[in-house]
Order: sequence, then structure tokens, then C-alpha cells
Amino acid sequence: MDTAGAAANTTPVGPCARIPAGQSDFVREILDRVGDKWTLLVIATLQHGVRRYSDLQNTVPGISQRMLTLTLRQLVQDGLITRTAYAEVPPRVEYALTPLGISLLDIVGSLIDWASTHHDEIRDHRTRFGQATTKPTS
Amino acid sequence: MDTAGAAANTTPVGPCARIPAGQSDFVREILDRVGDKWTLLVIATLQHGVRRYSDLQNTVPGISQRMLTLTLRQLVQDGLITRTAYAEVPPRVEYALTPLGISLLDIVGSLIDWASTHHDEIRDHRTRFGQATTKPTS
DNA sequence: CTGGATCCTTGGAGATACTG
DNA sequence: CAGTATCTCCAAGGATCCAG
Repeated sequence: MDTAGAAANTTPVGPCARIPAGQSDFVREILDRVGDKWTLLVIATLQHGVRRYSDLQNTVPGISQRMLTLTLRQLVQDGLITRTAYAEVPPRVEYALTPLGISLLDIVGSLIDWASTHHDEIRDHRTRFGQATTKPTS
Repeated sequence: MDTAGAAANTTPVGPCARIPAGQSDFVREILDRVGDKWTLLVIATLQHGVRRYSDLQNTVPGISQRMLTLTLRQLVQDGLITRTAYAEVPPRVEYALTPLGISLLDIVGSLIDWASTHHDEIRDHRTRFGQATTKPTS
């Protein structure tokens, strides 16, 4: 790595990385949902196929009924998953990813790739975080 | 849309979208940081170039000193931004994205693209969220 | 100007109990 | 089985004051 860190960001980023600072409201909506602890885990479970309520509760170990219900409802509301309720006498409800949810999953995959790649780098910085402050050789 | 939503996810996702359900710990670390309300806004401001503390406080309107300081410290700690402190008598501190931070910004750009594309779709689902429950023609 | 330290409030998350 | 309703609790976030 060169010294481009602080100095060279006069040439900041690529063409698609521009974040409209004022318009990032709905972007944060998405990130809030994806960044939510349980949402990602539920989606991760759902990518394996159709799952029932109790299946999800088993697969995502730490989740409470409340959080599972809320998370699922939110995802359904956003059109990322579907909820299919069978009016049987042992009630059965199945959840599955919609195409929209799958496409989001695909995007998140890129982020996961990035996280995997730079995970060590970040942890490295985090351990010796004192040297991040640049002394401008005054 | 066809009925592929709930039924067809036996063929779930693309090749890169696999989320290792147990390993998503550090992925969530990253998402927590990126998904944080202020982090994204600070990064968005920083993409324009070097900024001072007070600049950031002005550009990100709602942020408090506390949150700005904490967010910046976290980002520095993760190696996403650099902190340059000039030991002058009106103290001056400049923050800038590191190459690592820029690369993250690039990835986030993809997510922003996705959000922009499917924003309407999500809002549409959100308004008439009652019909998301599939009736299996019992 | 750039923060550190402190108090205080609020909403989100867990646990529990109950219903269709 | 699949939720809903209610309570409590804690920690994130804002406001304020103080310091280098």
C-alpha cells in the first residue's frame, strides 16, 4: 500500500460509488433492514428453501418468538419473502424468499465477499488502532 | 409476477450468494457498521475529500458531537478512515477515507444501485402488504 | 476547535403468559 | 403450531458541561 490513504482521495472513488448525501434516506432503510441482526440470519436460512415457522426458530438459535415474528412480518411487508398459511388443524405456515429477496441476497453476497476479503485487514487495524492517527511531520 | 415466489426457490440463488449461516458473525460486524445511521452519512461526506471535524458536523446535520466522535473513532479503528491531527494552536483535525474505506464505498455503491432500482417495488409491497400472504387455494 | 465525561431519556429486545 | 399481548430492562443516542 502506498501513502495514498489520506492524500489521494482527491480522486476518491469509482463511478458507481457516489452516495447522494441527502438522498441516502431510503438507502439507509435498506441497510437498516439488511444490517439487522436477525434479518440476515433469517434470510440466510431461507436461502436453503422453504421453511416453516418452527424451522426458523430452530435454525436461528438465539431468536425469540417476538423477534422472529417481527422480522418475518417486516420481510413479508417489503416483499422479500412470502408467507403461505395453510388453514389446517395443525396450523402450518411456510416462508420462502421471493425473487426480489433472492436478488437482494445476491447483492449481499458481494458485501459478504468484501467482508471475507478484508476481514483480517480490519481486525488488524482494530488491534493496533493507535497508529492510525497520522503525524504530519510537524 | 408468477407463482414462482414461494414454490420455485428449490432453485434458490446464484453461486456467490451463499451465506454460511454459522459464519455470518463477522459479516454482521461489517453490516452493523455500514448499516449504522451515522457511519454511512459520514462516509458519504468523506467521499468528497478531506473533511475537518466541524465540516462533518455541519454536513451531517442531525449528528451530535458524541455520535460524530464515536463514529469517527470506530471508522479509524477499523482502518476505513484516517485521522490527521495538526498540533496547531487552533486545533485542526482532518479525516479522510483510506483505500480500504474507498473499496467499501464501492461495494456499498452496488447496494445503493440495488436500493435505487427496487425502491419503488418495496414501497409498493409495503403499502398493500396484506396480500403478501399466499392462499394455497384450500 | 476538537473532543472527553456525565446525566438522562427512549425505544428496542427478551421473557413470560395467553389465544386461534 | 403459530403467533399475539404485556411487562420489564438495558443500552444506544441526545444534551449539556468541561478540558486541552
